[in-house]
Amino acid sequence: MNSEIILANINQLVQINNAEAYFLESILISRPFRQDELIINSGDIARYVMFVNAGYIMSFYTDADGNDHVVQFAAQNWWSGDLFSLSDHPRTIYSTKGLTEGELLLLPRSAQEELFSRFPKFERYFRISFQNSLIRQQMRLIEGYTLTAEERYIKFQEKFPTIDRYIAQKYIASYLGMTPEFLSRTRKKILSK
Amino acid sequence: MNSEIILANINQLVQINNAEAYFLESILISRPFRQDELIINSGDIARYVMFVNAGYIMSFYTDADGNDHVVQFAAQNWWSGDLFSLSDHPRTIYSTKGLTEGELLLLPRSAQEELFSRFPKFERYFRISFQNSLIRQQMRLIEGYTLTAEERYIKFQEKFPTIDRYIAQKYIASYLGMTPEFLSRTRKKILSK
DNA sequence: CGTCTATTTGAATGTACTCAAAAGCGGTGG
DNA sequence: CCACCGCTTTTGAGTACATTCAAATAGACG
Repeated sequence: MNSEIILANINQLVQINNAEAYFLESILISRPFRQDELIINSGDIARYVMFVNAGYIMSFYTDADGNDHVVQFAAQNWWSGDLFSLSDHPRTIYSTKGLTEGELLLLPRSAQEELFSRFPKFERYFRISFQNSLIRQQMRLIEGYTLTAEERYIKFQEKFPTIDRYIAQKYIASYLGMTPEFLSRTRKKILSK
Repeated sequence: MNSEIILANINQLVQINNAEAYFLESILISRPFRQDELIINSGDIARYVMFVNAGYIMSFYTDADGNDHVVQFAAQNWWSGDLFSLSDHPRTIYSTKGLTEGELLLLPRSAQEELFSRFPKFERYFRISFQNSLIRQQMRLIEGYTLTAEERYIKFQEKFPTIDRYIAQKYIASYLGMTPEFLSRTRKKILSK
């Protein structure tokens, strides 16, 4: 398995030695995926946290009215996975879909306990990771309340300048909390400037 | 110092022994606050993470146009504090204000490192705490995009049924991402049902 | 009682949504 | 190779949700 990317990612936050790297590699599972493949379906038992080793994926959830809401896009070098189900609830509320072909590295929930207790450094790594995610999430929340749809789209473009090659516009609209029709109009308006 | 509440809170996620409890107590600082007191001003150096031992506080940030946005209300038994400044940035972007009189327990940033390395159990505690916060934050994000202002206010009331005794309506409006005028109309509409 | 701020009410406006229809686009099969 | 299908995107018209600005009312505090 090619674990260069994930090891480099971890090493940015904590320094891990060979024994630690080796143990991590021993519990990771490679999971290739194809474009448009439904990798995880909501209601599945959440057995893994996922690291994107190559390609693009997205997570979304389906509300009571049957509408999908995109929660996250994840590119190479990102973690994904339903934290909700990883704490109390055994089943995911989110689905995960491949946007391109690519590869996930799966960290089994069943091995997490041993990983953390044998090597507390990984616990630290995830503590810092969650902390960083929380910061980003908090910013996104404020932006969602504060900015107009147009401003949110412009920010999105700055953050993910190339991702729209892989993603249908309606998913971007969903991620940004607006209708596809309105995103279409918004794009037209921006282009005409 | 009365550290019953914080110890009980921690014990819900990890089992700590006397030595661990004792060390934690030795680094916590009591910080009473009064109603309307500005406890932390944005731009201050973020030296502490705060635990609410009694009373209510709120965190807010002031945008480029000078408008305040309420980010969080915290009641007894909640953590607060600017995570952003606790990672890379030394200065807070949020301000914190007392909504009632009360007491904070401050965990100094300078002691965090020692706490975590001597007792990894606390690192675990914060890992799980951040994870849980992230879940809640993610839900709030989706709700912010999906629900109408009226629905958000109803959810807020269910979640904090008594808090409006302590908080000016304009702060609730800010937290929920709407204008005070519109919240006023919304409340009237709900009452007339 | 007067002052200061928060809340309410009113009217006009803007932002974003809904529903419906047309246009575009990629794939499949004849 | 082209015609058709299914799906996404665009365009249009009408509507609803929420904001802005302004003024009136209510409440808290000295």
